[in-house]
Amino acid sequence: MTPDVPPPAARLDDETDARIVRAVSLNPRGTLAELSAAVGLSVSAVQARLRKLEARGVIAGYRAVVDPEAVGKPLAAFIEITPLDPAQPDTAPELLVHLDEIEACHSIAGAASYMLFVRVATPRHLEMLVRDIRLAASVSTRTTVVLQTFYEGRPLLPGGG
Amino acid sequence: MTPDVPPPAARLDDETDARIVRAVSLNPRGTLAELSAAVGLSVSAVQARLRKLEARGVIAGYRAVVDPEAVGKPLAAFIEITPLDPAQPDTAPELLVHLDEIEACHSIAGAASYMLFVRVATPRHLEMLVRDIRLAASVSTRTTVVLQTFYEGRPLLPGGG
DNA sequence: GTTGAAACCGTACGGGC
DNA sequence: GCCCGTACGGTTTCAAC
Repeated sequence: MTPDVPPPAARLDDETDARIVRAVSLNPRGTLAELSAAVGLSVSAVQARLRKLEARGVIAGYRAVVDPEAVGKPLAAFIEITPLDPAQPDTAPELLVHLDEIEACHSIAGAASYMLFVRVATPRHLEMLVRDIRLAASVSTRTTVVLQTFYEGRPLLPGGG
Repeated sequence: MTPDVPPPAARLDDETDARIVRAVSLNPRGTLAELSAAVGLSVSAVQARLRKLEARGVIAGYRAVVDPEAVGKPLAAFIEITPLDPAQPDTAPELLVHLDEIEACHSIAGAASYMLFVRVATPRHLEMLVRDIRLAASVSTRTTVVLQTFYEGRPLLPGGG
């Protein structure tokens, strides 16, 4: 089964929307009054536009950034996975979605089929997770341990390059 | 230059904090009243605890999730980078931080030194970005294009595995 | 898009355990 | 030290224009 197909082509309508997206990206907890000042519209107008941007999925949601160490998962890794039998239907993402150590799952070009990003407590837990992944999805894996994260999840600004 | 050293060892104090972190992760825009209901404490108590969690860096911040296509960057890729001269001081993360197409930068174990995750508008832009990276940091690169993203940035729940 | 009024929320402060 | 209740100012929301 394939994953949900994204909506046709949600794009920004005008420069005002772009400014709102920029401002919200840089300050997701800002008030409508701050947004209003940043884009030069009334509070109500900004609110209406923001609701439309959220409804269209341009702003897909909001997230709290939690320190991985604080929640007991200091060890991160990339795991490339390759189906053992290329003839079989490939449903790896669905087969793995229940493993909540997996933070991201992309299909990729190249030798491997998917790239996962995972977080676990210890090398021992990483070993167990890799085993679970191999068994659950009938895949081989190639794991690359993260030694240090310099930055991640930097805001995605419209127009900004 | 090395990146900022993370604070000693920010950890959760008790089960109530864990519940707050869980609730905030699942609903970052929720009100204190909702949090209060979720964890069974008064609004004031929840607010005090939340502020401490934020001050300690357990909750490092909040982010808006923006649709990459909507802001004109539908193409994502992983870029592994390796210094051309291992004898030189290695400051790649700092040399690259100004490139805002780079969403994440990790140092990794294995043949390469760093793993980047980037988003660009077109293959042409990816080519230019790779060139910029090679020139700015004196590195060789290995790029893996993302074909499809099934999920990413899933909430990091305390205790949950 | 704008204005304006009412409901709601975040915050600070006082008191009790 | 941690928690609860209350009161005030700012914010969100919605209707009318």
